[in-house]
Amino acid sequence: MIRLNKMTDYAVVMLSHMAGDSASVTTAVQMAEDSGVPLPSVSKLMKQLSKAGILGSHRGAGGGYSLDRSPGDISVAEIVTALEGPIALTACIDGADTSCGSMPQCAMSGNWNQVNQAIQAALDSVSLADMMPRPFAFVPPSEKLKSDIRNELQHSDNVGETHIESAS
Amino acid sequence: MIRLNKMTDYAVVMLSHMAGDSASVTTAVQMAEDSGVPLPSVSKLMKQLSKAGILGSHRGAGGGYSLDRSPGDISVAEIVTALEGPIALTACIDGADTSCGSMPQCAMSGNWNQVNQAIQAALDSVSLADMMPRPFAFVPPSEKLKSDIRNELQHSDNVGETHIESAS
DNA sequence: TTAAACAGTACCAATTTAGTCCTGTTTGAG
DNA sequence: CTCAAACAGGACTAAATTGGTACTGTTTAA
Repeated sequence: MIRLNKMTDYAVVMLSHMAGDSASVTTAVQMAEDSGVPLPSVSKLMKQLSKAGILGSHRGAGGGYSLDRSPGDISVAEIVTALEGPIALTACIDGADTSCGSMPQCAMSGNWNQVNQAIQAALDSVSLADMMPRPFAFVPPSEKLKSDIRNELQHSDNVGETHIESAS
Repeated sequence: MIRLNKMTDYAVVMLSHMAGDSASVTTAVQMAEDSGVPLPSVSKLMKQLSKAGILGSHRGAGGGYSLDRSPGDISVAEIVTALEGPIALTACIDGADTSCGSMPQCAMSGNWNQVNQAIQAALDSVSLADMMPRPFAFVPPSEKLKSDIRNELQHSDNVGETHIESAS
């Protein structure tokens, strides 16, 4: 399982919340309360998001963070990149010399790049708006959603295993 | 940066090596020497790969592991899945109740699924053969492969650049 | 002036990952 | 038949990463 940081997940939840809420500015404290994410993490995340230009920040009393851009204009790729750096699957890119010297074949890892670009495209094609729970639809049942997801996941699980299970 | 386990990277290197080498069976020890990957890790990896049906195993003296399938028939997705489980970006699937109860908005995370599927498609469309350092140089797969991926993503963005190495 | 709020940095704890070790089990070869 | 080569499987340890904490600025509206 290729894991995204929990932080990134938090961020999407938070941004989604801000996009759905009409309040123009939200303080970190408010957000922590709303989302259940621990305040320090919220704080850290919002700082990063603001630094990346995804959120606007307003200091001083009565300040907070604001989502000035349109949710449809913010791609998941941008969020991920803001929090986790460039999107890539291995460490063997960008001339990272870490421990690669010991493995001559490592040059081959460059081919991961194809995959990386495809993933970039994937994250690029989904916007924050897409991640939001339909603004109009009143769908509370998380149960249905989950089974839905599981369903879709299994549907695409056809990796064509040969399964040579050694009879022991 | 979305990180793939180092193990998976190792695995691709190893499999690639086996695909390129004509030897029918390779022992873990041999592989460790060839690849520079620590023996225990090689051993663990090959066990997993054999269990997943990607490698064949032959016990006893003179035994070892063999790559019986064609490299073009083994997708990166299959390798990743064998080593890291189902391809997905968050933990918020499969009814994982972990800490999700505290966050009502978490149901929304289901939308990650779009992204997950795109990533699955990306990994699906690249085979072990594509990851090999051209054994027989007359295979320039990049173009076909990319349009393939783009196709599956059904969102032809500007990713189609013939831009393989992103080193700066 | 003051307090609310962001900005930045250093730090700790918990989880995860990579790697080690050891004890079977199978099996070809002598 | 015996032996050693090689896989199978599990428990364990060490290191790296991540998530969370704490604290000390800086800005600014009231």
